[in-house]
Amino acid sequence: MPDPDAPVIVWFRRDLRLADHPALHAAARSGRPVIPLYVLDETPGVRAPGAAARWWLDRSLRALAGDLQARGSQLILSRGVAAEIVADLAEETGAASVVWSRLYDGGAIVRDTALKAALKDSGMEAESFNAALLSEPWALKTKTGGTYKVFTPYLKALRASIGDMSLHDAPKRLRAPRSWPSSDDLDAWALHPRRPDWSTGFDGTPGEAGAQARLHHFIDQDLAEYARGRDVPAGDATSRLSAHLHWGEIGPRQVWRAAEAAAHRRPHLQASADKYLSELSWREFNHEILFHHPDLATANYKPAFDTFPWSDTHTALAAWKRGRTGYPMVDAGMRQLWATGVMHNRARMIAASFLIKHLLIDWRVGERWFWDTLVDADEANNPANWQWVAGSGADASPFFRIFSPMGQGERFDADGAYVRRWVPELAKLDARYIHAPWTAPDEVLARAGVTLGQTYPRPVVDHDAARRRALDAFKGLSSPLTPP
DNA sequence: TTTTGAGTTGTTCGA
DNA sequence: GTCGAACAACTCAAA
Repeated sequence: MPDPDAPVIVWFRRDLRLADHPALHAAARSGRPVIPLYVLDETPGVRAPGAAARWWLDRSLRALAGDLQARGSQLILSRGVAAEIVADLAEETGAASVVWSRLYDGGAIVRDTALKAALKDSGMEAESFNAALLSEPWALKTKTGGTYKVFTPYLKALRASIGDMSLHDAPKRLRAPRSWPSSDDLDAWALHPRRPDWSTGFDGTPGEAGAQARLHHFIDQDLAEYARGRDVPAGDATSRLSAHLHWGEIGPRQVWRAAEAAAHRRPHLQASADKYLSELSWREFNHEILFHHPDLATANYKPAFDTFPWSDTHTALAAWKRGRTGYPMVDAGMRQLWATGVMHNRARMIAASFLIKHLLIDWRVGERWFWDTLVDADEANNPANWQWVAGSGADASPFFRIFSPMGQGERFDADGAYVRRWVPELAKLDARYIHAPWTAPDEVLARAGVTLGQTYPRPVVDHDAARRRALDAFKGLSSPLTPP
């Protein structure tokens, strides 16, 4: 007879919430004691979060621990090779089953598949659930049975697949086990930076409550202007839900439902809501791509790019990382990233395009920098978006699309507010010159207190020359149909 | 099977 | 100042 008091372990990973959490719901409904577990995983082959992401994780875990405590439960923390820790804890507590929410990066899939088999071998139940996606990455197929490689038809299929959106509420109370297993002290993990603490300018409110608040603020305040406002880095009418979604503090089904409901209540929001849901669907598309290409972060999706002659100019790379390229839009974005752990989407495209096309530096170098510095760095979105900019990705930007930092600045930061905020040494410069300070007359620069090459760098590369160089380099790529 | 139309986010040049 | 074409050629999805 199975022991009705044998607990269920809910292994939390990137699903740090209580509502719309099918695994937790199933555990609570079983009537068994529930042991919530988080493992700081050290499994080889599983990509560890970067420094900025660890800052977010620290706070999110504190929030989750508090939310669990309010339900009579306790978050158990452990560090090491996850499969060993989970299996050991299951044995120690006499658990009847282990449940979790599925992840879709290659390392996690290998780890979880092996663990599930091992648990079942030792007579336990193990079940995984979908909490992270609207649609499983294997679910949508083209009419000929293939996986989607172009976004627009993918979106069409995704929208057609969306049916019932009823979601589980957070459990009100979780049954505690007779005794709690021991837990690490979160402080001892030192996820929060010290000496120096570079996180003082970070914002965002990690945790489920913060995610809900952000969603409702976005729907109420910014959705109406989303279609236009999302492209203006200084105004920022974006949802800013990316980190919450990455850590699973909110699920895409909750977001989808809220946007649809808002458009239903106020029909004039429909166009903006559709635009937003299409952006949310890129997250789904990127996960589909990652699932079918586990090496997305290290290998060109389009192999034709394998022969691209990347440059390895360290000084230019250092200038890019530090926001000292001499191109104000690029520098503003990179400094916002460094200071806050976030970069506006428009600035990400400009900065990424600059690294790849102006400096001809391998997109993987940029991907790794973003991985370490973004609080929302995601196994699917980060490499997929870098490959999209590079032109090596799925449904990617064509190679001749080379962002002009000046043109983008004039279009999306006309008054220079974004540059003034993040590149304060240019704050007093007339808007006419703020995106190209080297074109300003000497007396204008002097009046603004700018000395090029001293207070603010001269451009690390000439835009026109870099553009021509990039077009030439891309032209040299062998066509996939050309015999070697 | 073959064909057809389409494909997130741009820039520059020349009429 | 505005506007269309060129920037290249390919792959994908569906008919």
